[in-house]
Amino acid sequence: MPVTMKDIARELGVSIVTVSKVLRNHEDIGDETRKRVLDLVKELKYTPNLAARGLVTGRTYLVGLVVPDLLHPFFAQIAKSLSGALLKKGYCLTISTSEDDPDLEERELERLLGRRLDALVIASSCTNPAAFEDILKQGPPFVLIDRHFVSLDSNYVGIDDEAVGVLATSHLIDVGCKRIAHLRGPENSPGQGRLKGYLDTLSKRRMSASPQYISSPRRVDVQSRESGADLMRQLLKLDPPPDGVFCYNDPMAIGAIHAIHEAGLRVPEDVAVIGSGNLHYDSELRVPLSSIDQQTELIGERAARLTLSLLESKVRPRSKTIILQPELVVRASTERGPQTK
Amino acid sequence: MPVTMKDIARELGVSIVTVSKVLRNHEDIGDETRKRVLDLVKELKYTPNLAARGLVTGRTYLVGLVVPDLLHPFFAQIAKSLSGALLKKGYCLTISTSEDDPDLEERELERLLGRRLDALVIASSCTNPAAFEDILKQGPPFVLIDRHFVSLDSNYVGIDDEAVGVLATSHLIDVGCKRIAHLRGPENSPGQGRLKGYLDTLSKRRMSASPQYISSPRRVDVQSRESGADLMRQLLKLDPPPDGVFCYNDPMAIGAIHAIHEAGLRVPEDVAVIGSGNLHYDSELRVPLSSIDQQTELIGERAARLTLSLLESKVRPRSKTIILQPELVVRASTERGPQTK
DNA sequence: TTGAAAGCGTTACCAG
DNA sequence: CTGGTAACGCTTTCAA
Repeated sequence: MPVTMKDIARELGVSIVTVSKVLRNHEDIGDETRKRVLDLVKELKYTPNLAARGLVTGRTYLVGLVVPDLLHPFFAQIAKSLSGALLKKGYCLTISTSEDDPDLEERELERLLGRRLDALVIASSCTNPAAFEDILKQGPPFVLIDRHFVSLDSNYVGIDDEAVGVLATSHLIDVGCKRIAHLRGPENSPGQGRLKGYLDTLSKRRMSASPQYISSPRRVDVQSRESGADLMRQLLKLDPPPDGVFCYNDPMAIGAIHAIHEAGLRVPEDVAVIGSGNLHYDSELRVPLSSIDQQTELIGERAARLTLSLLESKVRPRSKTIILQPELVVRASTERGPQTK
Repeated sequence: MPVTMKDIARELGVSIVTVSKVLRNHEDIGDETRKRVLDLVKELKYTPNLAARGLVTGRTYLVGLVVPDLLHPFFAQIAKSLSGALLKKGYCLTISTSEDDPDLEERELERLLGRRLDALVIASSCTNPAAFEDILKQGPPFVLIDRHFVSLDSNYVGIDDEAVGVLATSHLIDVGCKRIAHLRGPENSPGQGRLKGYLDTLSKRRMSASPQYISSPRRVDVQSRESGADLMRQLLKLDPPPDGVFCYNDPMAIGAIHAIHEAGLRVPEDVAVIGSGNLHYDSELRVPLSSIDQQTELIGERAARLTLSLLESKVRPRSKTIILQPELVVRASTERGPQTK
């Protein structure tokens, strides 16, 4: 059994309250007593029971994070930034993965509510925000990241997904691609935003967006690479096949490149490929991958800052939306040298 | 304010105890009452306060995980497996990162002890187990992963690090390398074990282990790639330079390959390179990387199973050590075709 | 089948 | 400066 304040108090012949005050640096305790308490605390290696404290103060110093997949470097980075920032302020982070399954996610959220978290950060796998309405009412303040819901007014930190689509598609046009395909993402805000950026850019630049050039995977965040390869194989059967591909994420792009090589074609000469995410190993790939940087680290940092502001404010502040701008990173997979007509 | 059992009880005109019993499926409650309670619970979306429950039952249903770096796919995988397995049994996982800093780690551990976790899983950054002695006494049962301490009898799940060194070094010898270098890891059990496997294999095969061929990075788990490149550059200045390199981990190997190319040499013709970890993108690299598979998923799974057994046993069971066997995965970075003399 | 009382480890409030 | 008392939300024990 761990040491409690009661043990300390009994041993020293003082009251529990006195011990409690010393531990929280209350002013009104005599130096002598304070020292005696502190010494014994150290000797017995006493650590306050945070659950008990939380029960009376109403604060648990626990923050929850729900992501689809910790193996995905994007979410791992978020988890890392968030964890680092919160730890510094004395909060613990508890992490759940939803495996991109809305049902699992909802059950996780319920479990987390039982913990009476002080705040919640979610990259939701849900396609509609019904589950969040409940949280909004009963649960702690929360921050959405990466994915959001247009119909739900909430705190949100993410990237400008339309800009991602615009940057990628414009770049492919700039390097001379004529038939640009899109391996699209899921039916959530990033998937839809990037698709919109792609479509808008094509029409603005007076290029046709043939529906057969837009390809949807069954599952995206898990097994992206396999989906990318599969979808690309289909696209290459078309006549004419695309000469440029914008992929929803980098793993899909890696899969696509794999399929292109498999078909005996070259990247970028026959087909230029660009992804999104700018993973840290993109530059070391067989064909170094052009990508759209998603400012992952910054998203984590901002999410952490926003979460801390929620934690520290007395009232529930107005929802805040932070949209970061993506950046084009050009590597070999789209470097076609002089414009080929 | 969240709904409490008191609210339910008052509303229904029953006692709190009755509500409590219904929620925990106690037998001795009338069907009528049970139904009324259950209905209201659902209507009010009541969720039990786990902290309060934990205070009286002594179990928090919280498990802690401490890893050096969540961005490292190895630890991300562990976190994912562990989280998945524990969640299924009703436990939450709280994750801390130590950034490979023993001081930070110790502070984290103390904070976690305050949470009165039911169990703890640690990939420790400490070089001596002093901090763990305290936990052993006061804290919850714990499982070490990846790194362990010879002087500390504890639960442990990891790979046979000597075998990693043996497999990698033997393979380099088998493909005809004559001067085999080792970019070694840190001063913990994996670093030392792999070094030992390397040295033992060389002497067994009657090859000399020149000290200058053994290179130590300053920091390993962070910035492995940069260290790998730096160390390799030094090695290439030697006369004669090595013609085979066994790297502590895959990112270091990627950095090493980078440096080799930079020097105008070829992989594997001039220098064969093998890493360890078998990261999921190894096959898509510029030079697909030979590696030693570390059974990451299995480690996570076994760690989860061992942790659950600790959680479910009444008494503290005898320490258990689980050592998994690594496997050689050959790719282009060591494929030299017919033996070159 | 139900509930009253005690207690888990802590803090808030107020009296001495 | 110090400490008694009540309370946080829940479970356990035992009596009705």
